[in-house]
Amino acid sequence: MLNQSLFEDQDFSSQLGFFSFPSSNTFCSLAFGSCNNNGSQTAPKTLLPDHHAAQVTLSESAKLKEDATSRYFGESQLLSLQGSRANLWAWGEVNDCMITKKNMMNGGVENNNFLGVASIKMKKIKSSRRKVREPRFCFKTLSEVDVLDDGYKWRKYGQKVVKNTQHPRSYYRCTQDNCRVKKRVERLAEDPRMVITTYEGRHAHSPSLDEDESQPNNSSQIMNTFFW
DNA sequence: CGCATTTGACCCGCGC
DNA sequence: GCGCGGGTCAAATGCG
Repeated sequence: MLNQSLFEDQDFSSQLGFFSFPSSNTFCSLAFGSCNNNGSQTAPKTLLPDHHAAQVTLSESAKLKEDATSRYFGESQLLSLQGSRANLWAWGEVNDCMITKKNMMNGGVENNNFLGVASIKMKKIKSSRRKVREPRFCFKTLSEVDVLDDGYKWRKYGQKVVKNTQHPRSYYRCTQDNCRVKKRVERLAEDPRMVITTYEGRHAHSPSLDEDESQPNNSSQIMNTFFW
C-alpha cells in the first residue's frame, strides 16, 4: 500500500492503481501500480471526495526510450513520470482535472506483482512571500545501489542524516547549465533495501547520451521491482 | 589541475 | 521569540 509519509505533504491522497488529484488544483498527485501478470488492473474501490480520478490500465508496453523526453506536467497539459532505466515510465494527458493514461513503459520489471507507484505534485503559492515549490514526484525501488541511472548527470551537493533514520539522505542537482532539477536519495528506514528517489523540477534538456545509453538493458545490477 | 564529493556551518520555515 | 529539523552552501578534501 501507499506509504503517504513518503510524500512531502500530507494533505493529498493517492489511490493505488489510478491517477487522482484534487479538483481544486492545489495539488496534483499521481499513482499507479498493482498490476496482475496479465497486465490487467483492479478497479479502484473508493473515490475520495474532492478528487477526480481516471483508472489506469497497465496493458501497454513500449520501448523504454521512445518517450524519454516527455515529462512533467506543464502548459502542454502533458503529464509524465520518469523512472530509472530499470523502472517504468508513464504519461498521460491532463484534461479538466482528469488524467487519461496514455502509455506506460516497463523497462524490464520481471516480477510484476507490483509495477510501481509515484506521485507528482503541484502546490499553489499560499502567499506572495512564499517560495514557489517545483513539482515533485518520488518513487521507491528495491535496489542495492543508491543512485539509479536515469539518463541524467547529477552532482551531489549535500548529505543529511534525517531524524529517526540511520541512513543519510543525499541531495543532487542536475549538472546541466540552466537546469535546476534536483533529486534526493535515501533509504527507507523500515526496509533499507528500498531506495526512495524524489525528483523536484523539470529538466530543460534531454538526458545526456553517454556510452551507457546505447545499451538497451543494463539493469541487471538493480533489483528492479517496486513495492507498495 | 580540474572537477566531484564530503561535511560542518549556516539558513530558513514551521510549530510551539 | 525560540528551537528544531530539513535543505543548501562552500571550503576542504579526494580522485582521476
